[in-house]
Amino acid sequence: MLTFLFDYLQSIRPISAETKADLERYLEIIEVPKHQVLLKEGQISNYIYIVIKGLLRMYYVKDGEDICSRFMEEQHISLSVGSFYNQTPSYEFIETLEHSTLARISFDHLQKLYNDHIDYNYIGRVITQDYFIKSEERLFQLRKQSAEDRYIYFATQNASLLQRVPLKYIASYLGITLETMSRIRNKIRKGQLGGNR
Amino acid sequence: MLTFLFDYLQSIRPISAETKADLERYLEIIEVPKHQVLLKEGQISNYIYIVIKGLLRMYYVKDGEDICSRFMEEQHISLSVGSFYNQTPSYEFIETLEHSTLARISFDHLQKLYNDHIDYNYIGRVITQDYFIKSEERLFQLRKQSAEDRYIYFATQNASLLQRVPLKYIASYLGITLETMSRIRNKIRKGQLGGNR
DNA sequence: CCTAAAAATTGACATAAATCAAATTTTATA
DNA sequence: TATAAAATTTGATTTATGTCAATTTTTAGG
Repeated sequence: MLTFLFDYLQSIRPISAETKADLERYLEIIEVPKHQVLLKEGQISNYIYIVIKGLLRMYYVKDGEDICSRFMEEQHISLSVGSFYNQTPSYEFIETLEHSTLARISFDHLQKLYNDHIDYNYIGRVITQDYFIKSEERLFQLRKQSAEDRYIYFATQNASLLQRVPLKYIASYLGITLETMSRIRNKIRKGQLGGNR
Repeated sequence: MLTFLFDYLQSIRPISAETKADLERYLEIIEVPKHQVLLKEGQISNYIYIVIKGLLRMYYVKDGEDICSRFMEEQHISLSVGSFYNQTPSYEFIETLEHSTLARISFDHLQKLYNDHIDYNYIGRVITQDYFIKSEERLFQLRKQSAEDRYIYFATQNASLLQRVPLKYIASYLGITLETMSRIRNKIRKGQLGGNR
């Protein structure tokens, strides 16, 4: 079940048997039904989740509405970055959008792993770098583009999410209203897409 | 000159004498005049810069205009994240806004440091985490807030940058036009700030 | 399959912020 | 310290997107 995970870690750097043994000991597999909240605003995030099967979304609430910050599909890692690493209250929620199978590791266990197995820091560093890169890319995508550009980019890059995720969540992820997005979709359907630029 | 840097690194985890010696060997101090470009779009970023004295900005060009992605003051680290870590062409520029004293380390040397001194990965991981957290925070700040909110937040959090950086750069950093920002500033001056929410 | 609830679309109108153009203030340097 | 260049402000107008309200379509449970 976790083969893909260990393959991925091995591809970054070979893992010693002891490190692997501890990691296996610490990883916990959980089954979570649809629409279950894994982390609430105000809580200190205690786990990193790895999506084995299913789909998660992260969001925060602003003026009574929720704004999606990210979706996590299979083989992706989910955590409220600031809350988990700094062990401070989270401003975001994590919830399942589908029935999901997840692997999780607690903050304490991960710290123990980093302290007991110094070589695991190499892997941890590279994974953190990769997610950091994604975060910067998202920052880049989100800025200075029209609602239409952002929708088209998302739709082409995330065809599967477009099917799996309710549009209202995608709209808030893109920072536009559901209505505006609906109009963009309509325009695209009619083949009038972006004849401007 | 680099005391603050080593103090910072030591505060994360004690550094062995050998690691420190190599790090010192690899770090290079450079003096760069105002308005000098350190990295151009399309180039593969080869250095991480640490600002000892001075000020840098990162930006990218969109439709002929430049959009600032970040400012780096003293004691901050600057790199084009994706380009440096993946050794791919950069979409952004880095330039000095003031005459600056910088420490830099090349990609190859940093890799060598990570490979030769496994303990340094602990420090690298924590620093990467910290910058990752900042990136996520910026993502959070940038979204779903009015131009006025974003300006006020920036102005309160970055009083010193407001003095050091031309307003046009700040406007593009905040994703608003210079004109709109000027109107916001005017409104604030007249004490009419945010009586709405 | 039927039906209620949820999701998505459509319409009319409002508004924040962009754009274009000009004027004014500040800054650098001859 | 005069003067050109750069930075900032102000004004008039346009536009993209939001808001509110209603309708249609899709989904899921009985």
